[in-house]
Amino acid sequence: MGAMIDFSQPADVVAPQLLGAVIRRGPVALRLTEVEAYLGTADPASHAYKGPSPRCRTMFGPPAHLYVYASYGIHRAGNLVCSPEGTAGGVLMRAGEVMDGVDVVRARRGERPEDAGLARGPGNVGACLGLSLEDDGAALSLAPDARSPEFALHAPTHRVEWVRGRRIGITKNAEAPLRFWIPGDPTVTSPRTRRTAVS
DNA sequence: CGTCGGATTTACT
DNA sequence: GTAAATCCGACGA
Repeated sequence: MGAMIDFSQPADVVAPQLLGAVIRRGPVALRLTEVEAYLGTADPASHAYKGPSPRCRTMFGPPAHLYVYASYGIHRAGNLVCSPEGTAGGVLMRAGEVMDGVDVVRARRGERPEDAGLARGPGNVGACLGLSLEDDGAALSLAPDARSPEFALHAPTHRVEWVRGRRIGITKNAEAPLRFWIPGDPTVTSPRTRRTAVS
């Protein structure tokens, strides 16, 4: 077991520590390979930039909880809330490797994508975990021995190499290097996949 | 109220 | 390369 992650720290401090961590919901376990930090009221790209609202209020709540939002009417993306209660912050789960529950994931995602693509992209991560808006505000259990918690997070057991760069899919404050990922990991959003859409 | 845009994904031309 | 899918909250009237 790695050291417990302190979610009361700012999102950009927590984010790299989440790489290699495993989030589990029921039968599905995802090893996080790509995340993005959103810095609350200090970050124009954050939903919390303009202060608390019905949508983003969870990010102002206690850390180590789940902030789920609806994207483009179709997708449900999940953040891990950071910073002390009263201060907003969150880490968006952008990609992961399915470690367990592939059968359940396949049932949710279909047969189309190859294994590496099952949890590539925030919407797909949400689909793998079966996220819904009902899960917004759910607590994240950091204790490995807790009895069947809804959501559990296991810190990485080894040190994980990571890099950082620009976030994806935003226009405001896009230059900030707040995207973190494990270089070379096949589950991470490929620059090639993105490059076509950019130009 | 009504309108608008998005921390996206996928499939088709 | 472009478009469709499709919903919820933010925001202005």
